[in-house]
Amino acid sequence: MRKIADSTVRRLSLYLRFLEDFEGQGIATVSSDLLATRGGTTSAQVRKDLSFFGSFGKRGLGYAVPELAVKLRDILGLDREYLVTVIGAGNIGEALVRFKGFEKRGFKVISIYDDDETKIGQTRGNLTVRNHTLLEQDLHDRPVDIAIIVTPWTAAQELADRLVAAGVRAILNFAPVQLKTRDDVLVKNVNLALELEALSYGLRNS
Amino acid sequence: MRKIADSTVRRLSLYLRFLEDFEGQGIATVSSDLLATRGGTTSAQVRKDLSFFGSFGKRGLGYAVPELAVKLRDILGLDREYLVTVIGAGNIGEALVRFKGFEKRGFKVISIYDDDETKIGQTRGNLTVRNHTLLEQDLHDRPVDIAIIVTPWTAAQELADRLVAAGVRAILNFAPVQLKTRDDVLVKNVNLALELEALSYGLRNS
DNA sequence: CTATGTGAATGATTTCACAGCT
DNA sequence: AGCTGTGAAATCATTCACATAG
Repeated sequence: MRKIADSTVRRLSLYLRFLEDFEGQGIATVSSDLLATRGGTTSAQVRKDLSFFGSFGKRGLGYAVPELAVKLRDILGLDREYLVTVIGAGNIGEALVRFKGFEKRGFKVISIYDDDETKIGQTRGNLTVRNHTLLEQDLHDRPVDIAIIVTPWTAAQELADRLVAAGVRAILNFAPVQLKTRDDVLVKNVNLALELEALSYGLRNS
Repeated sequence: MRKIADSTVRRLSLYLRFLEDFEGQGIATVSSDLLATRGGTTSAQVRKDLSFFGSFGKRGLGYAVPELAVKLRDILGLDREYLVTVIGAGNIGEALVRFKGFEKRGFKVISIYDDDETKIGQTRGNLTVRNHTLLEQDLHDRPVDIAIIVTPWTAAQELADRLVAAGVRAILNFAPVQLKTRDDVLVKNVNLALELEALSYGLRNS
């Protein structure tokens, strides 16, 4: 399959959100223009994004809301549940475990790990923090689809290596390091301080 | 000033991190190649990114670590402290208040608000959750530079409007809506579920 | 001989504009 | 008439490659 830009994939996720919203309101069809307005983009962009995957609309009419939603879920691989583990039981790890937004979208967090003796055994949301030494055994017994790394940056690379060795093929990395992995492993980075720094740059230069 | 791509600004933040790290290790000079390796990019990219702002290196030698760090802090506007408020005292709001990574980079979270009676008055980190009705008065008494919105999406736009009316010029938005604001207001979006969906897309198509 | 700084070339993404259905 | 689907054009970002300085 043709390589699709990350920006396109992210917009598709957004469109899906909007469609689900429209669906909830009983709206039957939408135009590319409506999706564009809602998503802060242009109708041409919406149509182009969709056109990489097929022709889902009706000329003169627009897109049937439920059908397009099904198509997008299919494209994005959201027609199944994903098991997720969180590595690191600090503030953000805890927030992610409790975060309702993941489960609502089919991402089920099933475990959380830490190496801090004082945290192991504590409760985070409805999970108990497990000793990181159990990682390999646990992943062997019950593989996960995605690991979220929320550790100090010094620990992140080693944990990534262990996760990959244990079969994990997708990592969401909150640690401020560039993880080096085999290139069949997907890594996305989230860096919260970086977002604020981008705002800081914007404030200074406006 | 020439419009700089967001991707460039974000890389500059990364380079600064690496420089601070090198500085801590007492390394005096770095090459674009070293910064590139560390940041998962190319040396040409590093040099191009820097060249938008000036010539900071010495040919044949590289960049003086502390000098370049100072330059980058200046470019990014990180030579001062920013006051930040968090709107929404749920899981993520709490994590952000407690998150050490912000303060370490000069972003000081001074307040957190919610509209939920049961949360108001509770402690989050070392802050007390305040009633959102106090927002205008508080911002008048002590303006903030950046507001972080971590509310349900249904409340986000209205709060953004109130924040902007109260003088806030930069918003980091975790709610899954496209906020509509005056165009002198900076908005960056973070959408955690979206990150996982991008991984989901990648897993399905690999 | 090493590594920067930068135009020029390439590649990627977005926007345009219009033919083609409904 | 209205709105999609899509090549072609325009814009934007990255990579190349080399003259230049230490």
